[in-house]
Amino acid sequence: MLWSKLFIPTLREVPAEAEVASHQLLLRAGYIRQLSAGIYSFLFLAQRSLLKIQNIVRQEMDAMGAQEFSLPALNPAEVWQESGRWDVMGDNLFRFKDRFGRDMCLAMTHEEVMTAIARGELRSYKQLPQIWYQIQTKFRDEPRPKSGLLRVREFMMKDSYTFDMDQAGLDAAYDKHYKTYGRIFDRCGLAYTAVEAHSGAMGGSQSHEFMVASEAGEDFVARCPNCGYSANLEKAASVPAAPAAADPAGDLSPEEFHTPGRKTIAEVAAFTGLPETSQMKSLVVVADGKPVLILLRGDHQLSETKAGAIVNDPEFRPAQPEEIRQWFGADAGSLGPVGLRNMPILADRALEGRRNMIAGANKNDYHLRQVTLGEDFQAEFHDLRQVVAGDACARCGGTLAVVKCVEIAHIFKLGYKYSEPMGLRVLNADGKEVTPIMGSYGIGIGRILSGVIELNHDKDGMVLPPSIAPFELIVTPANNADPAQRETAHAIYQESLGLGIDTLLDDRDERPGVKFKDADLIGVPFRVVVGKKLAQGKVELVERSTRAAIDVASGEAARAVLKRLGR
RNA sequence: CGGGGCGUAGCGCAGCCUGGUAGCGCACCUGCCUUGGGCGCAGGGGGUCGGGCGUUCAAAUCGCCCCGCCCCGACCA
Repeated sequence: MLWSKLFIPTLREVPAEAEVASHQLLLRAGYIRQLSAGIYSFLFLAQRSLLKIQNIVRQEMDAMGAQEFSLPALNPAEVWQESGRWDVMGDNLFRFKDRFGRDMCLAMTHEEVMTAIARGELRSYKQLPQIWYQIQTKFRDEPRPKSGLLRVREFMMKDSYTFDMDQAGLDAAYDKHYKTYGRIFDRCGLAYTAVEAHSGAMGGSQSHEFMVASEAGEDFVARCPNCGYSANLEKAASVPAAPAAADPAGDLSPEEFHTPGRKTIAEVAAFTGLPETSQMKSLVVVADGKPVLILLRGDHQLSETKAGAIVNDPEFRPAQPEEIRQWFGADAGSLGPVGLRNMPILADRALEGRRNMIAGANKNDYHLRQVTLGEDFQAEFHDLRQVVAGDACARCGGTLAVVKCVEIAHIFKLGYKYSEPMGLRVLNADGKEVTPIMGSYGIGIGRILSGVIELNHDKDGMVLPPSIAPFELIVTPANNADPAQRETAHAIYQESLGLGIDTLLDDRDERPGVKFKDADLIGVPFRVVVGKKLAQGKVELVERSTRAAIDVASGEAARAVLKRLGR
């Protein structure tokens, strides 16, 4: 195509609202424009790139035997009420009424619609398994859209849904998706990590997220460079570092001591001269309206996700100061487990086997020393702490790193969460009615593009891989007013097109610097410059990623590019 | 929803404190010039100063209310 005829509104300056690299570059390179918070228009270049990503996804999904559907984004409330999500989703679901006053919503995913189709049509085990997918726009009324295309309210997503007779079938479908996703991201040139993810409060036996390391991300992943273990911090387990001081030996009894004004772990550590690891941290939370005491080692942090799962209330909250006073007879800063009768006590596993530690005395300005779990009080052990960088890997003992990531895909064993309440039943070989088991598997198409840009850019612009760049090659006559350069550039352009190379000819009447800057900005992987060396029959072939430039005979340029593309 | 910031030409910003009727750079249009990294010269077009109400002889500027956008937090199948 000819640049002079295209709408590619590149910007010299960064719009003030863009903070992360991918957002800035998508705006500057003329890929996207914002309409409203979390709502973007995809202009010509973005659309080309997104179509290429979609096609890669489509090819790989088809290759695993999945069937593409196109489903309504506009949903009646009924199906969401049947699944229970009408109430669960809260304000995240876009809701409205139609002209007859019927409740409607814009679908944020399509479990309900897919299940509604399945229950109407699937009758027999002979029809299973099924893998159905769609690549469509979904809607979520995000409380805080941000970071360009990374967190938006309207977005393109590939979602697939599997229906199987049994767990083994689901496991196979899940595994297929896991492998297919790896191929998709490899083809998109996206460096990703598959991590174990928290499967959520509502069932779901297994879940993986596909993550891309980026400072623009919102998730944290614990990763072991030694054995490859990686998990979302919400779920990650580790072996904590050993306590900084050995516990006092012996069968000692708790002993109260005065700690005037010392409330925090750090203050008590400074006061006693003993490290934070010698203390038990007491946190009071309210789950399902009832108090629970959670104990952690002094230097550890509570994982709210883990705790939410264990207390069986993901919405649990810290106790209010008045509640604490009522239950403990003391204020936060002097709380402890000894003598506590009116609530369950949960202790993190890092406290297992410890002896004679320091804890609050449940009396303001007093602590206890020589407190031993199992002797001076009883507690249930659970994994409650959040992993921190530097912890030892639970599998191999290596040192864990914590990396900020963007989630680009999520695969999920749903179980019977939708098929059961929505009444999906088929007959098995024995003629008995059974409920199929489901999985769901999403990929954020826009996040792939953003993720690739986050990972592949320099000060001049995007560095896109050929597989998803809007064009594979740009042909730039340095001086378009020079007939020889212009004609040669056209010839190379035509030849490239003939070879099946996705080519853009920059035929604009601009100075070379402008054209080079724009080409760099929009991230086209290869550039052929027709310039002064044309007098010697040479043109220049430049690779965007490395900036390596070589001279080739003008008649060889198109084929040289084809070879670089590996075709 | 809590906290903070910002809304002045397509983009980036100044002007606001101390009220007197809007300016700079880039972009855009015309002409000349130039052609290997956002070139130069000359001329020109473009603004409900986010919106409403109020104070005032006079409001981009002061006050009140509202709206929008961004950031932090909360939230996030």
